[in-house]
Amino acid sequence: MPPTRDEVDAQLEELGARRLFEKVLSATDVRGGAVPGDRVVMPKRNTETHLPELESQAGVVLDVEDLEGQRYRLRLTYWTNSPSSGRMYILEGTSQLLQHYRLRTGDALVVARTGDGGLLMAGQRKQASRAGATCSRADCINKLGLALTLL
DNA sequence: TTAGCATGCATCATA
DNA sequence: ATGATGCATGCTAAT
Repeated sequence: MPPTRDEVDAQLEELGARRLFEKVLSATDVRGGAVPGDRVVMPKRNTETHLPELESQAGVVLDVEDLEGQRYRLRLTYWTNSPSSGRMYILEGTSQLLQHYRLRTGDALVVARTGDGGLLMAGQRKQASRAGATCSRADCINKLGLALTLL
């Protein structure tokens, strides 16, 4: 079971990393093609502001580590989509990372920057939706506390 | 209406 | 046949 948001944040703080953004996984992100979850569609805004700029469609190779120090070699590229959108960003080679955290549709991929400037990515458990949310007593109290601090 | 993205799908490679 | 790759299509939320 993937770590909760709070658990991820705690780990990040321990490692001296700062959270950049996260991507909620869609069905196609998780079951891409034959290789499950090998390519993830990345949000355009966050990708362009936080990740290295892409000169060409060849993309860039990203050296990434997870919360356990495991290393992955991922490739960031883009597709040119018909007029509506200029670019659509794709992260390739993610299947191992997704499997490591047992990520399913609705869970999220967290992107962070480590203290020494490296990239860190981690899995994060799906946030319970408010409507008909069934959560444990402890979780509900926890969420209430979080909501209050956000006010 | 448009931008952004989930997903479908045509095409090419591999075996 | 099966899988990989890149583009097209259409839905939805923000403008």
